[in-house]
Amino acid sequence: MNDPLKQTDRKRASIVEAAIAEFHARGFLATSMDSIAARAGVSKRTIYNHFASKDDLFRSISSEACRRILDQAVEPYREDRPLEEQLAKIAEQKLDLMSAPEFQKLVRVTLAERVRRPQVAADAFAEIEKGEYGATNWIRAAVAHGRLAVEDPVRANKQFVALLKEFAFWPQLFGTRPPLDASERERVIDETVAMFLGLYGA
Amino acid sequence: MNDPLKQTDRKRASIVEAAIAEFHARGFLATSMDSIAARAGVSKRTIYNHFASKDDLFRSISSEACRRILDQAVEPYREDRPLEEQLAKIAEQKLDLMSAPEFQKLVRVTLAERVRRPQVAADAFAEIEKGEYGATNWIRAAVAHGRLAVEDPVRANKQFVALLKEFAFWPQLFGTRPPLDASERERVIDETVAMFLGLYGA
DNA sequence: CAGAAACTACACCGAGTAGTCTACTTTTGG
DNA sequence: CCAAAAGTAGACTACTCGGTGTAGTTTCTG
Repeated sequence: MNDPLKQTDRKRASIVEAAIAEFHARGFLATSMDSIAARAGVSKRTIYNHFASKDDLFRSISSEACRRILDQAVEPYREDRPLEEQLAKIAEQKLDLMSAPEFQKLVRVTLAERVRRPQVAADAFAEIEKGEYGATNWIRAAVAHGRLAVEDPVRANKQFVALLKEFAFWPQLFGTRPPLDASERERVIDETVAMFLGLYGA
Repeated sequence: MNDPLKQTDRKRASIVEAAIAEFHARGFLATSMDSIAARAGVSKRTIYNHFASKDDLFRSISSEACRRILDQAVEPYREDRPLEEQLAKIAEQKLDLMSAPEFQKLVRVTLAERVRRPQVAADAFAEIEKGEYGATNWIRAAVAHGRLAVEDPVRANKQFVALLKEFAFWPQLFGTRPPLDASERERVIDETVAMFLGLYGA
């Protein structure tokens, strides 16, 4: 009627949404198609009209959620700005992504499956990693500009991210710890930037 | 007969071993008690003579495997040795633990379950973390001795470990990447120590 | 408004599984 | 050596779940 979307699309969207929620709450195996159908307010048969199988549904939501999240643009290198400031900005962006509930949900779901069946969630995971290590180009530019002494930019980027993840990602992902508050966040950023420049700063 | 262990103990041990292998290969839910029994060369009924339920079995092997692994002694601080040398030694010990197949197996198993039922694997995971961050005392001693400037030893220890894990733990755990070879290992250790001392060295 | 396309409820199938029971055999230890 | 303790095979129950088939209803579209 006055809906912008047809019923089919609405149904499909609600299936996807329900599936994400259920997979996240219970894991892939423990989630039944019936429960997804119930949560989506949809007949089980309708799910099978949209997706060939439970596996197909899982793969679809994995890559869909990935695409939805990893649109994060990478900050370009600027010659006229101090490194500290630019690195802090990059760290903030990465922290934002890491602590986004949607991102955490996605990682949890795919990670759990990855342990059990490495190849199924592999595609989605590759996308996640790509987004995570996207600041290599910034490092390369800073090296070219003579302000950083980095032999292996990919490695350096990993080190940078590792220092952030240890405090803002893994504990929240596997534990019950809450996301960082503002002061902790600032401290993590400062120390990470300091450590990074301590080793690589020109 | 000439066996040092009674049959009961041998059976129990083979059940535990089989359960670890099966849980690791397939995950908790996908593993059937029948398959554990088959792998252990034991009747299913015998499993239920030793363990009350599948959950009970899982909890038992989790904490048992934890105990078996986390006997790693922490290197004590030595006033007469350079920090680089001592930190490198600590890093090596941590890398040894991280890349031990038994340790990886344990983490995989508990991690996968953790997503589904946070409280069940929580105990085991807490033990793992305790072992991971055991070098805080070394840092405190070095600070007391005036050779490090660290405000928060726990935090510093986490940073140190994070730099190791990013290369020697997470990739192997979730990906298909092989353990570090000797030269990569050395490089990771050197850079980690350098970064650490770059920020905290007196 | 009419036919096509999508959705629905619901019964159903087959496969798999946790856990129990039983009648029997093996191991253990005094 | 012999009873008690432990282990065994495998049938069995009760249940869950992925996926299909159907007959009828709703929604879209020309």
